[in-house]
Amino acid sequence: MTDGVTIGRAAAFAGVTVKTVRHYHKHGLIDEPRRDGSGYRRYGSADLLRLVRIRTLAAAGVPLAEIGPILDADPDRFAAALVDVGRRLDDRIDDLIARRDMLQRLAGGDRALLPDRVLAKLDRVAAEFGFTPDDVTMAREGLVLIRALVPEGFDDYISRVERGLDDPRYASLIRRMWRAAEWEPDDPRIGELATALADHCLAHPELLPVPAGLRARTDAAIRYSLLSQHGQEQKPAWTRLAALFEASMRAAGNDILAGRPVS
Amino acid sequence: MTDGVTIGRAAAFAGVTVKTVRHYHKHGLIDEPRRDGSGYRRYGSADLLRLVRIRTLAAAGVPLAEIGPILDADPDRFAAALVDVGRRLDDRIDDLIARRDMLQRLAGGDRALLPDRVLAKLDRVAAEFGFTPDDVTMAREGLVLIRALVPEGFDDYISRVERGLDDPRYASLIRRMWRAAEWEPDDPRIGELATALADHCLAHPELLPVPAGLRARTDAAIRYSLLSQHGQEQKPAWTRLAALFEASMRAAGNDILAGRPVS
DNA sequence: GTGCACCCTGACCTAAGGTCAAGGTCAACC
DNA sequence: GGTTGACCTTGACCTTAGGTCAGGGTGCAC
Repeated sequence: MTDGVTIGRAAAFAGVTVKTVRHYHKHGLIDEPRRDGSGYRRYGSADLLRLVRIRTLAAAGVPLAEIGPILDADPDRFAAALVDVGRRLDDRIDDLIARRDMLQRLAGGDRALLPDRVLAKLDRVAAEFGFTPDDVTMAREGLVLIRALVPEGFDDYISRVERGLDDPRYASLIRRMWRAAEWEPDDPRIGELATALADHCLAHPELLPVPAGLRARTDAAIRYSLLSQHGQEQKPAWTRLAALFEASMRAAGNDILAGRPVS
Repeated sequence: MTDGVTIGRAAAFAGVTVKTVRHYHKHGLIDEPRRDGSGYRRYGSADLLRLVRIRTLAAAGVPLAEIGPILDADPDRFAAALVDVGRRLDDRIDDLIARRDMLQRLAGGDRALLPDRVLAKLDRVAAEFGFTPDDVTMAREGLVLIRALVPEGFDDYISRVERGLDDPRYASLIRRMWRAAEWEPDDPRIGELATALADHCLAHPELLPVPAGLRARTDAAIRYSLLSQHGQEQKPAWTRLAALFEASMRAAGNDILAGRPVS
C-alpha cells in the first residue's frame, strides 16, 4: 500500500536536500519512483541505494552528466571508473594542499611571486647595498613586472644580472642609481650617472632585460627595468635618469633602443 | 608612454584566463587600469600584485565577493582573514579525504550504507543461518530501508534485534522465515509460521522496528521489516506471510498494529 | 479543527567563469 | 605594402549544481 519512503526521508538518508533529489530526477539520474495516492513520490530500497551511490560520486567531484553512465556500466567498467574518479580526487586533494602552501607564502608577503632563487639573491644584494625595507619592496615589484613582461626570458635575465653584479663597476653604478632615488630631479649628478650607465650597458648589452633574440620594443622593457618599479612617480629623479639614459643610448647606439630589429 | 602589460600577459602571469581578469574587473576586484591609444588595458605592477593575490585567494576557495574586503583590510585583519581561509581550506581537504574513503567503500559494494557494527553482525548471522550471497544482499537492503525509514531508532532497533536473536526460539523463527522465501505462496506452513511470529512479537514487542515512544504508523514499519526487502515481488510467499502475520497481530493485539497510539 | 511539517510544480536566481560573434590592432614575414 | 596570425575590444548567451520563492495540496498530532 503505502510502502516506500517520502522524498524528504530519502534525501535525509542520503545526506542531500529534497531539491537535490528532484534535480537528479530532472537529469535522469534516478527514475521517477511510484507515486502514492496524493501524488507523493515513494522511494524503495533500490532508489535509496542508487541515491547514495550518486551522492557519493557527486561528492567526489564527478559531474552529474558522467554519473549515470558510470552507474549503469557493467561491473568491470564501473570498477575502472571508480579508480579513475579516485585518481582525480587525489589530484584535487594535492592541488588544494599546494594552494594552502601558496596561501602561506601570500601571508608572508609578495615573496610568492618570484622564484626562491631570485628572492635569495635579492636579499643578499639588499644587505650588501644597504636597502631599506621599502627599497627591497620596490625592487621586488620591479622584478615582478619584468617577469610579467618577458616571462620566457626572465630566468636568463636574472642569471645575466647576477654575473653582471660580479663586476664591481656595475655594482657601483647600481648602488649609485639607488642613491639617486633620493636626489632632486635637477641634480647635475644625474646626467653623469645616466651617461655612465649607458656606457656600461652599451659595453654589456646582456644586462638589459631583453630576451636574447628579440630586439624590438626594447625601450619599453628598459623603462621597466629602470623605473617602472611601482614607485616611479614618487621618484622624479629616476624619471629624469631614465630620459637621459635613453638619450645617451640613442646617441651612442640606437640600434638597441630604436624599437626595431638590428637587422 | 606604452608602459604596462596587456591583459593577456597579466592573465598568463597570474595563471588565469583573460576572461577571468575581465570578470574580476566587472566585480570590482581590480580597478580598470589605464588604456593605451588603441583602447587596450595596460596593467602596472600594482595591478599584477593584486591579481596574483586575488587568484591565490580564489584558488583557496574564497568567494570573489569576500576577496575585495579581505585585500582592502588593514594588515591585522588581513592576517586574520588568511588564517581563517587556511582553516577553511584545511576543512575542505579533510572533507575530500573523507569522500575518497567513502568512494573506496562504494567500490566494495553497498556496505558503505550501514555502520560497520551492523555489517559485522549481518555477516555473522548470515554464516550461522547459511544465507546465500543473494540473501545477504536482500537482508542488507532491507536494513538500509529500515534505516531510511526510522533513522533515529535504527541503532536502538539493531541492538534489540541482536538481543532478540540470543533467544533460540526467535532465531529459529527467523531462520524459518528465510526458508519460507522459497515456499509456494499457498504453502500451508506459512499460516503456522505467521502465527508463531506474531505470537513471539506480541510477547516481545521490542523486536518490531518501531522507535520507542512512537506507536503510530506502525504497520508500515512492520511491512518494511518483513518484506519490503527489495525482492518482495520476487518472493510471493513473503507477501502472504506478511498478510497473515498482520492479521494475527490485529486479532490478538491490534493496539500495536492499528496505526494509532495505545493511549 | 487547527497548526505544523511535509509534499507538489514551475519560474527565476546564483557563482565563476566559458563560448561565440563581430570587429579593431600589432608585429612579423615576404 | 599586403597578408597572416596572435592578441585585444564589447556584448550576449551558456554552464553546473543546485537554492529560493510562490502558490497550493497532504498527513497527522493535539
